[in-house]
Amino acid sequence: MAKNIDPDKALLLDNQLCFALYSASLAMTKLYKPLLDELGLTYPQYLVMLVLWERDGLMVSELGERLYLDSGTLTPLLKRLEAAGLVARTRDVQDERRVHISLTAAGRKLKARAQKIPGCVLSASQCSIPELVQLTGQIRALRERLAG
Amino acid sequence: MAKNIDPDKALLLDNQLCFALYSASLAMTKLYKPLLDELGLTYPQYLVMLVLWERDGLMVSELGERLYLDSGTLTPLLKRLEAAGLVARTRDVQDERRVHISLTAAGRKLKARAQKIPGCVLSASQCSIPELVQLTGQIRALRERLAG
DNA sequence: CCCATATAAATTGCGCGCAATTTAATTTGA
DNA sequence: TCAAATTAAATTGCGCGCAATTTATATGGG
Repeated sequence: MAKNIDPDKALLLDNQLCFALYSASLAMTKLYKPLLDELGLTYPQYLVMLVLWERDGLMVSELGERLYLDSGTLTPLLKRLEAAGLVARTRDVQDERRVHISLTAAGRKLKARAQKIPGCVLSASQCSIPELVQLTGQIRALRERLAG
Repeated sequence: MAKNIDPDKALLLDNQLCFALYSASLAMTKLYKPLLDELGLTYPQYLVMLVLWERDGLMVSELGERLYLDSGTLTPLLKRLEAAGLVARTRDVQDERRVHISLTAAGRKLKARAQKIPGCVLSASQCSIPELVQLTGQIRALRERLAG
């Protein structure tokens, strides 16, 4: 049946996928806030740490590809992580344009304290794990279609 | 079976619902950018206009409840919309603390040019309408659980 | 009536996101 | 060989989000 968009409903706020994503993402950030305050991290800084805990020593551009962020966002953020003693920024010897981001001992150690976060978020989301996995996959697939 | 979180996988970036939401929301904003540039709106300004096109004359605090934003975000944004000639900000006569936001003629007129946006976004998302409606509902439900 | 309390919006300050530009290093090719 | 093109990161400028505070107005109890 309704293959086309009903113009009366097309601009209703609550029908917008974009607003659902936007407001859910902001709500998620607020949920993480008190948990991340304990670690001294902002939410985007936490995402950078997640990447580095998986694979250390990435270049700024590789971090950017992973997180869909550019150097304009990452450079100052990484300087703050460096100032906090969690990462080191070192120029590549072969190619001086490149900057490698590596975890300090304190940065590696922080991972242990972050382990409890997923459980807190899971319980706040009031989802079962399968629901959550399914929804995460759907949203990730949407992102790929939007970005591509 | 697996009722608990696997600690090895719990902190993997691609398993995070929060990152799926975050990156999909940013991708969505980038998708809207060229469409909104034509209207001279930023993405949050567009959300405010969506609310006002549904119901005009809301107070700043009512806009905030609808969009999950506070006066710290809305006040400067609304001043920019006022400077652009799209809304008027008028103090309530009964209660001078309150500020009502009402559309100007130009603000109302802009809605016609916004009508084509949902179709553009739909085609970029490569989703069927039922899929999109279903996903929007799921994410909205998640937001309510996270916010509550 | 007055003062304490509450409420609405505005302000301040900081950290993103991102477009656009700049700086610096490397690669390419005539 | 060396100037042009390319690449990586940094810089600049602006608009959010939001916590914390301030300003202005309204309300309620004694």
